[in-house]
Amino acid sequence: MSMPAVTAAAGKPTLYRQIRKDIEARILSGVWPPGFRIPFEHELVEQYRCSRMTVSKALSELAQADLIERRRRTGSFVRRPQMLSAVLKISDIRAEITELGRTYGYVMKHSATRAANVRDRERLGVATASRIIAITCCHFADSVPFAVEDRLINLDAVPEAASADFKIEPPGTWLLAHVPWTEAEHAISAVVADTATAVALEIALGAACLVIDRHTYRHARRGPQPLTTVRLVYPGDTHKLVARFKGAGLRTTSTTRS
Amino acid sequence: MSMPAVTAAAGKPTLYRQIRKDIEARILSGVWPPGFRIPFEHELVEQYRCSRMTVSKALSELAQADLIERRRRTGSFVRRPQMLSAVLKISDIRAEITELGRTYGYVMKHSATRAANVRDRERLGVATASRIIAITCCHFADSVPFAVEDRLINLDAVPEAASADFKIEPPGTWLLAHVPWTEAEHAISAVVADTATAVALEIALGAACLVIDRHTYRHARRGPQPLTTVRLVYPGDTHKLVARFKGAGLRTTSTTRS
DNA sequence: TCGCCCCACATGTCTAGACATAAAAGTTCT
DNA sequence: AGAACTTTTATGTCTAGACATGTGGGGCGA
Repeated sequence: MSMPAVTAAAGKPTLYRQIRKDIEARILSGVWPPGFRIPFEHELVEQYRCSRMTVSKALSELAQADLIERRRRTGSFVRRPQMLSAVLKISDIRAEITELGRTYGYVMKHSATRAANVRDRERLGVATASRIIAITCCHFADSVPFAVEDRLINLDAVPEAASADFKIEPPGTWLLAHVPWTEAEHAISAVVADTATAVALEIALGAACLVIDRHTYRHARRGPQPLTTVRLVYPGDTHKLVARFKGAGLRTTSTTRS
Repeated sequence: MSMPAVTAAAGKPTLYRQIRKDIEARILSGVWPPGFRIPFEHELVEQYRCSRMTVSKALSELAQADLIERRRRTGSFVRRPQMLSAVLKISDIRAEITELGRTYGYVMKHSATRAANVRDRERLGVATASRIIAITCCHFADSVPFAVEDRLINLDAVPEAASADFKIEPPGTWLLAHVPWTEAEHAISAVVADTATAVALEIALGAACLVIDRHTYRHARRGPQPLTTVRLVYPGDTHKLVARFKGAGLRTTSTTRS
């Protein structure tokens, strides 16, 4: 299993990038441990023989990436090893499957556009939703069941969804391409397959399944507005959710694989 | 369930921050959709009556946060809605539990410092590891089993670990505080509890469990060097892995909760 | 028409200053 | 000693320039 190419601070080797890379290397190698006070700007200016703006740009980027913390009067300090902040890039399922080089299949099992009932409002986390789309569908990789999806879309927040054709295009793919979001919440859990799930995924009753519950919001004038709520159920034994990431908090690759 | 406070682009309201916030708001609200060409620097210079460096700083930060893409000669463009990039902040288990206001308990079940065998090397993903520490332990929240942990530490890469006392301090906590890492990989999956797991977690045989396999690396001269490999098994029905995050790719909060 | 070169133009990097601001350290007064 | 003020200092923001670099498009030649 090969690790991704080293892209920590890529690009044309300019001076500020060089400064940034030098400092980054010393932090990541442990030469400058957490809490270490890195050289003052004026010292780096002297060392690299450049203007203060140049070292400032390098340090600002390191601060934005949470590698260092800058404090007035006292200097810049190496932050604690990144608090294990993992980037889980969950692109939409169609992309997951096609990126694995497998053939994507999609079947919409049920779709309804209707007035929201109490249970819908509870799932979406709103008190006032009027109309919603409820969809259940199934995703396949090379004709093998990959995941079942159960989704609600809040038509008050995403009226354009009414005119989308979810018999052809998976709702996740459509939403990702058309609706910008500002905030989301994932809950990952495990369940054993009930009868319906076992049938849909073609697995044994009682087999372990991985469940992702995702709520997506757009921040509006009056607080976060729920856009969509989805539950994805994967066969837990054959599929894994894989995330590969850098400590520095930049550029990441990942997939869901079997 | 309250959403986190809005902290998208906080701080003192300076001019470049204002410019950044204005643009960010238009992107996140959908006024400027993906692919939209945002005003040229010279237009923003005119609009805000400031120097080019100031708008450049604002745009550079937006580019670093992956909200826009900048291209020479053609301008800056709004990027596709962030490809669902979720930040999963998995801090160490002790922090998870204490942040929930519960009492943390820890029991080390087994620990051995020994020469690496073939199976150890395979788990770590190295061909040459000489000595390792193998630990199995259990984490409790209010005396209820929370997770079981099975870990290998590569002493070639982390020799300091030999002098740590893992009877008192959980290895994850110790490593997080002492060892900087550059790269890691998570695999999240689901399994049904076998006998040993069921006993340790005090759950039924055949119950669903959430499994996190984590490999942590430090980038050295000759490529990524494996530091530690850990498998965490949680009761899948009562525990969820929750991640809450912003689309913009900044500041995040999250916990594992019951 | 097709290919090639050159120019215009937006961003990328960098400079040498300036003033603002927060906070630590020192100084003075009680 | 402790409170209140002043100084020092490193970072934070900003300017008005400069030259570099990559790229799209127009013009020109074959």
